Amino acid sequence: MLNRMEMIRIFCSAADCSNFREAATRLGVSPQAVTRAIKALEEELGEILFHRNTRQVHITAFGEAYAVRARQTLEGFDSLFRGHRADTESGFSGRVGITAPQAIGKRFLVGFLQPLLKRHPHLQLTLRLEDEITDAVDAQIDIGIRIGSLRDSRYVARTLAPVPLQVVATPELIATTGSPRTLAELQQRPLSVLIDRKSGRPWPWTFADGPSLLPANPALTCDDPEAELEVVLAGLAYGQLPAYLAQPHLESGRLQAVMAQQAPAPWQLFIYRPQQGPVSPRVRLVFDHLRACFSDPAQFPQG
Amino acid sequence: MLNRMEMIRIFCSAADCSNFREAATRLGVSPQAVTRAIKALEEELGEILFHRNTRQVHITAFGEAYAVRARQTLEGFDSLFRGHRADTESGFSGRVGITAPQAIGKRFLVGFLQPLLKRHPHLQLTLRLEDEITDAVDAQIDIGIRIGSLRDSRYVARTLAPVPLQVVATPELIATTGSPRTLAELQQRPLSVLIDRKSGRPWPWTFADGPSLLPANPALTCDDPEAELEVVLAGLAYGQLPAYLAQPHLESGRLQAVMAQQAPAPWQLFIYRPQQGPVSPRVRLVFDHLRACFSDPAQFPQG
DNA sequence: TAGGCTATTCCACATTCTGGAACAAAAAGG
DNA sequence: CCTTTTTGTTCCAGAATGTGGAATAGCCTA
Repeated sequence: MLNRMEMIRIFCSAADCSNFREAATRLGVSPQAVTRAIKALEEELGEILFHRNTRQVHITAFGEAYAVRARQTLEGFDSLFRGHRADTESGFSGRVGITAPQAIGKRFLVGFLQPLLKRHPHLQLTLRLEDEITDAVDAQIDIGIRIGSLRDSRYVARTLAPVPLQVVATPELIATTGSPRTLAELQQRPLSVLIDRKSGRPWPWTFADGPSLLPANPALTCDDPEAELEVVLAGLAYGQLPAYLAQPHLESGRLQAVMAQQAPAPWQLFIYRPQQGPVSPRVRLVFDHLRACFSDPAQFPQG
Repeated sequence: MLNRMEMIRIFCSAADCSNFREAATRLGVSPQAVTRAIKALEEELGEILFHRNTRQVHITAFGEAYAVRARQTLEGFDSLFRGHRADTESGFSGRVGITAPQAIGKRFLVGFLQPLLKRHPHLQLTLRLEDEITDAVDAQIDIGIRIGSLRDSRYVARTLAPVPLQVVATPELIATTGSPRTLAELQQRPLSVLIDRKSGRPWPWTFADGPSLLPANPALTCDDPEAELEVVLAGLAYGQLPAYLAQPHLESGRLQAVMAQQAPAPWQLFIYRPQQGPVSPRVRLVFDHLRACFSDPAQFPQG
C-alpha cells in the first residue's frame, strides 16, 4: 500500500465501526482493502492496531490513542481539499492580479472594477499598469489586457473591441493649417510621434492599404500616449490616436478627425488569462465582467 | 494522480525551491512527477498554484498561502508515522496486556515482572489472571501464558518448561494410609478432584502408559488449584498437583510424592502472542523476559 | 451440531505510476 | 546575433500497484 493517507482514512473508519465490513461499506471499498490497509499500517508503525480473530475485531489500546491523532490529521488534510470551489456560494474572495496598458487602466479599468469591488468586498485586486510588461511569470498575473495580438498558445485570449486609430487635431489647428487630404499634405503639418518604451523606436503612423508614414519633422515626441493626447489637445500638433483616447474629445468638439477614409485597419483590444490549469471562480468572475464592460461600446469607445 | 498526500508533499517542496527541478531532486523524484503532481493539485483545487513559463515558475499568491496550511498538515501527517519504532532508544513505554492462569500469575508472574517495571517505569502492564479465558479479541491481550497446547495458527507459541504432575500427600497421611503402589491401591485412599471451571467436569488423574483414573469417592472436590493445594497440605487427601505448586513443599518436607514411576507425561507450559502483524519493542521486551524467567528451573520449579 | 457470517489469502486483471526521449522556449554565453 | 544550456512539458511503453471475485478458516448463533 503506497497511499498512506488512504490507510489512515480506512483506519479511522474502522476505528469508528464495530467490524471491518461495516467500515468497508461506509467507505465504499471492499473488505479486503480494509484488511490490507490496516495490516500495512500496522507494519509501518510496528504496532498492532486491532486484535482480531476470523470472526471479529477489537481495537487495541494503542489503536484507540492513535485514532485520536489520526482523526485530527485527517480532518486537517481533508480541509486542504475543501472550501476552494465553494467560492460560488459564499461570495468571491481572494486576490486577482490584472495587468493592462497604462492609459486603458487609468481611464477605464478602475471604473469598470468599482462595482465589482462593491459587490464582493473580499476581492483583492492587484493592478499592474504597464505597457511594456512581458508578462513575466513573477508578476503573478491572472488577467491581462493588451492591444495587438498574442501568439503565445499558453494563454487563452478573447478579443474585446476594435481600436480604430484616428488622425485628430484641435479645430483651431485645422483651421490654421488647413485640413490635410493626402499623406503628402499631412507631412507638411506639425505631427506628434509616440516612442515605444521597450524598443526606443518611434511608432510609424499607419494608413489603409498599407502605407505608413514616419514623421520627418515631428513637432513633438514623447513615450506616453496620454502625454501625446495632452499635446494634441493643446493644439501643438496632429496626432494619430486610438479611439478610446480621442472619442470623448471628438464628441465634445475639442478635437476633430481628419482623413477618416484613409484610416488603417483597427487594432484589436483583447483580454487573456493563463490557459494551463483550472480557472478559479473569482478569476472567472473578474474576467467575464471585464469582457462585458470592454465589449460594450457605451462604456468603451470604439470609434 | 491518486495519492493526494504525495501531491501535497511535492507541492510543499516546490514551494520551498526556486524551480521544479530542484524540488524534484530534493525529493528524489523525476521532474515530470513534479509537473504532474502540481497540475493535478491545481485541478483538484480549482486554483492556480504556480505561474509558469517553459523556463521558470513562480508561486502564486494563493499558492503561498496554501503552502502554509499544507506544511502544517504535512508535518502532522508525517508525525503519525514517526516515533513509534523509537521505543528502543528512549526506554520502553506503553501498555502490555498479559494473561496467565491464576495460580501461575499469582505465584510467579508478579515476581518476574517486578524488576522489569523497576527498570522501565513507563511500562503499563495489565494482568488478566483467568484459567478459562478464551483469548477473546476484546481482552486486548499481547502476551499469554498457558498450560497444555495451542493449535491456533494465528499465534506464535514457545514452550517454556515441562510441568510434571505428581501425586503428593502429607507424610502423616501417607504414614496413616500406607504408601500406594498401584492405581487400585490409590483408589482406596482419600483423593482430591479438580473441576474444570469451563466445562464443570472433573479432571481425571492421568498416569504413564495412558490409563486415567476418575476418583470414585473423592474426599474433596474444588475448582481451584490453589485450594486443592491447601486441601492436600492440610492432610485431607492425596492430590495430583503440578510441580510448580508442589515443589516448594516437597523440598521443605511438608509433602511427599508417591508413585513417581507411574507419573504421566508432563504438560507443557508455553508463552504465546498474536502472530499477525508486527511485534512492538515493548511487547518483545516483556515476552523475552518472561520466556527467560519461566525457562529457568531456579526460578520456576520443573519438578 | 449445522448454517451463516466475517476476516483473510490468493490470484488474475485493471489501473496507475514511472522515467526516458523528444520538444519548446527562455536564459546564458560567446 | 547566433549557439548552447537549462528548464518545463508532453508522450509513451514498461513496471509497479491497487482491485475485487473466489476460496478458506474459524467463530457465533440458533
